[in-house]
Amino acid sequence: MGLPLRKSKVLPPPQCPLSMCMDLLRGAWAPNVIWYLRGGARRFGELRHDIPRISARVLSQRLRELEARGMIMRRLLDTSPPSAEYELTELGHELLPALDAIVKVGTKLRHDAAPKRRLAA
Amino acid sequence: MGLPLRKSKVLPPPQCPLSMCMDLLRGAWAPNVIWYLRGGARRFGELRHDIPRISARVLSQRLRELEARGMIMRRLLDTSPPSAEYELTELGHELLPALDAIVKVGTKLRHDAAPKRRLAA
DNA sequence: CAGGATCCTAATCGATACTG
DNA sequence: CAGTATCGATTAGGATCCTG
Repeated sequence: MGLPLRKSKVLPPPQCPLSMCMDLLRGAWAPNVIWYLRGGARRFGELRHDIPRISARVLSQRLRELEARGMIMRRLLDTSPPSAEYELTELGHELLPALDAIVKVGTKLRHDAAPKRRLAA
Repeated sequence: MGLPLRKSKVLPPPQCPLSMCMDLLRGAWAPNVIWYLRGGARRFGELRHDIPRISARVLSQRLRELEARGMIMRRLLDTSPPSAEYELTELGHELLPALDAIVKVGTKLRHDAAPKRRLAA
């Protein structure tokens, strides 16, 4: 017989907001997309240029996901050839403090403790 | 010929701290592990109980990862049967503000916009 | 109780080619 | 330019069994 389980000292996040928000940031690229939209509206091709190693397919997927969840707005421009522009919604702007907090921790991480994988930016 | 690319108004996060920190929180369970360690040291079995749907294998993986990157400390207890306890390091505590910011956004998300997947808590 | 070994499924991503 | 379709590689995760 081992030790008895102690009661947790922290409450589970009600209705799982932690997971709900992490779902938004899931994947290698979603945080970068949001990061580069903080400066204002940005076209598809501009985002591809901002985030060089993202593929068109994944960028398209992330943009549609973020749009479906009300984080960004898509605007079709009446140009030739046609182009599209994406912009953070009011709700989407609320992600920025979270992103800032994450970046702030990131700057304190020791580089030698980083994983040996591709970086996402 | 379409529109010219506009210069991005935001700087890329230097040395990619955004991705470095997101790597720590990547996956469905790492944020939950950190969340439940904020109340103090916690044993392996207690964490399994805190996070009911995590498997022992994945919990073990996440704990080893977080330990390798200096976010948590592992302590072997001299009990019978032997048990192990995990605790946030000083560096690990710096993740908490980021987690709080994420949760804060999560509480504002519309539930109907959530994905149709398993929740991670 | 803690956690490694094995096997398998599902999700994510990159590359390439193609459409309106 | 702004995407979509298809394919294959990588990875996270679950289930089960097993050991100290």
